Amino acid sequence: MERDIFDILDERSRRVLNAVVRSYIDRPDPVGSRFVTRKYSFGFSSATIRNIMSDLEEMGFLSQPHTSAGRVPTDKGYRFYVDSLSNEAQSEKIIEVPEEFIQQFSRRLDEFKNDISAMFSEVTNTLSSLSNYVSIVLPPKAENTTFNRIDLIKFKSDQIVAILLTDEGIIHNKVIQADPMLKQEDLNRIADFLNVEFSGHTLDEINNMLMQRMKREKAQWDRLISRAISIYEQAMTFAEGDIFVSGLYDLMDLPEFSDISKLRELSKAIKEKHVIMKLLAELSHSEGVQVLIGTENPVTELKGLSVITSMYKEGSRPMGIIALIGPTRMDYSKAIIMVDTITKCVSRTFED
Amino acid sequence: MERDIFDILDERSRRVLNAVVRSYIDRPDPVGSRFVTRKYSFGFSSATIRNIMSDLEEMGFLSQPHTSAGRVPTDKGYRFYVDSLSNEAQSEKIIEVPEEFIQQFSRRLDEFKNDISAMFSEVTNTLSSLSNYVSIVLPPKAENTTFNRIDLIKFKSDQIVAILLTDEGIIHNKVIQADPMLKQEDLNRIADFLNVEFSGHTLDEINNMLMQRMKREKAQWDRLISRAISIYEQAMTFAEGDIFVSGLYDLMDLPEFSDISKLRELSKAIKEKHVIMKLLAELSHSEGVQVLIGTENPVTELKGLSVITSMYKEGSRPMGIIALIGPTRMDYSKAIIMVDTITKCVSRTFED
DNA sequence: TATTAGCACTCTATGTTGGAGAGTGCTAAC
DNA sequence: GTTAGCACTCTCCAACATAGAGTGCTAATA
Repeated sequence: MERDIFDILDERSRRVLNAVVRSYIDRPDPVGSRFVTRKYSFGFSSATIRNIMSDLEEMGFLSQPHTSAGRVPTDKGYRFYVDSLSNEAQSEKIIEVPEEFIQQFSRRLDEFKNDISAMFSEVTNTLSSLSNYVSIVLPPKAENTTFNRIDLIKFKSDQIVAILLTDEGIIHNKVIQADPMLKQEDLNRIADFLNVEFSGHTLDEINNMLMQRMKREKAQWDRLISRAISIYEQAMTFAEGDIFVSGLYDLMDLPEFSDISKLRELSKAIKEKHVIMKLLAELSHSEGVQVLIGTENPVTELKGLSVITSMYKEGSRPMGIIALIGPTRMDYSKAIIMVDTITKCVSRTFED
Repeated sequence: MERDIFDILDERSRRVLNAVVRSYIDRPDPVGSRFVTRKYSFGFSSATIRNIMSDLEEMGFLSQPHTSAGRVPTDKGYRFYVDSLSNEAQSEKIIEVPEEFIQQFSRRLDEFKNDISAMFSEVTNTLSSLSNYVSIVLPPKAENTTFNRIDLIKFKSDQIVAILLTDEGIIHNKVIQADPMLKQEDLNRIADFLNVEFSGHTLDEINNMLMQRMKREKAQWDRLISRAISIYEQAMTFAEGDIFVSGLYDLMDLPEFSDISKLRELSKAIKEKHVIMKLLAELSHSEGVQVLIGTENPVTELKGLSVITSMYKEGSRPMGIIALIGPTRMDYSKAIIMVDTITKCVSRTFED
């Protein structure tokens, strides 16, 4: 499939296409044939370029806003550009991120090790201010984190505060209703029990295996333990974790958002967290940096935008997602590298 | 001072001024003399109204975008309108909020009693979607909340998780570094000590009085207690609480924001939380609903906007602030009542 | 056969012009 | 004190003209 595209276009067409895309990314004016010849010195006249561009349009890589305007890349055109980017990258002149930046940023993240949400805020802020696009971080899904311990504290007569610690240092707390008869000692016993049973397992395992087993065997256990199950289940129904977003306002400067309505849609989509979360989760099944361009995007609200995602991990276990959303006319080479670099820094931080 | 204004303007001028303001709030077109006579049937011809409006302009209540346009209220004009609103309110036809809404909203808030941030999100969302302006909630300042208990949990070898509960149901947690030699039992003793000493005091009192006293008397206490002080101090340095914001995007629909640059400034100001927080804190020293109109506003970023604030309380103790930010051409009567009502609902929720 | 120069054509962006309309301020009459 | 009448001002909008950029096509060229 990809090979096809590279076969259909000869060397020359490919260079012209990439030149048009690059130029358009640089400044959002339709690109004319004369401009291409002048700026990127091919050995051909504008008439020849004109023919090539006409062919590229017929093949769907470029389009004209109107007769006698220059050409603008289509989503397909951007797709070709992005694909050839990663080809180039493998072979030659990829932009290198200065090792110094990586060092410095990693050190910065280390400072936030004790406060994971502050760390994620730092990540989105950095990413959006470097790129001027919208950056999003999804924190690790609860199911992927490892149970460290739970504590139960009696709070007012009929309430319990449940505090769950994970190995990753993520703390969930929740006030739950409970039988007023339960004393702090009872709670301690319940917590001890859960800690012994669950320690070292991921929350996912706990939900799927352990809890099932315990429920089956419930009859054998005393009343306190059946309470433990109920309490744990209540404590575990936390609201879907917050997502970290930054940079929505930087988009306002881009000419494609002078309209505002796109921006509204995006902000709405972000507010409806689950839309974004689902998309990003699906996107990130595969390895490395993923790019979705314009209409490739399954979410209607984002059809006019491009999304770049990557997954950060602890060792080999996937944890969460880092994403960058911008106009289709996005500086892909820069954006991809930034997402990639930042993701690696975050992964590294989780490793030690 | 206020009396002055009411003295300067005779009954008729006041009525005309209020008519112009109301009309302009209704639709953002400069208001002409003819329009005033037709819409608000005074017993005078347009020529008379013209003279009055001319006087009002000279006095600074109205202004003309250009010769031969209608008139537009100045900030001073809005101020007069708002002041006469509250006068009216005391005497007669204030818009009543249906008791049913209050009941319903209060019940809704009760559902969130166990999750205070969810509750504040609900408040901002409701307020902004009712008003179509930006709503902001400042959560209770930490210093104003009452210590309920602290728990210290050993986590990894050199880290402690400190969990602080307040009577208001607000939970702070923080991972702090600590001497690896400290065992869980030691932590329990430290926590017990702090709980006995601090329980029932506000964090403010604790910082000011108790901690000072303890430090002075430190010599008399054993080593563990001096550790307790250090741990408590670390645990207490939490990041300034989040502020809850909603409705920035609804503003985009208003004609005065077609420009976008105002919106950018506002969003920047909100991002710089402390700017907003300081303003709101200062504003809300006094009782009831406060209104700042346009240039009355000390914060430059908000000079073109109006701010309405009110304070929610637990009994008589001030807790946090609810605010609404919109254009100077804001529907003050509606906005003031909404802020007032919602504030009362929140206060009520904290009371029981 | 591939490339290119030349040219007619198309479409946008910009500036100009000329009412129409809304509103004012002033004056003189009531 | 109030109002009718009128000249004046300013904006808004549509109609029109023009410059400029870019295209597609054709015929000449290497």
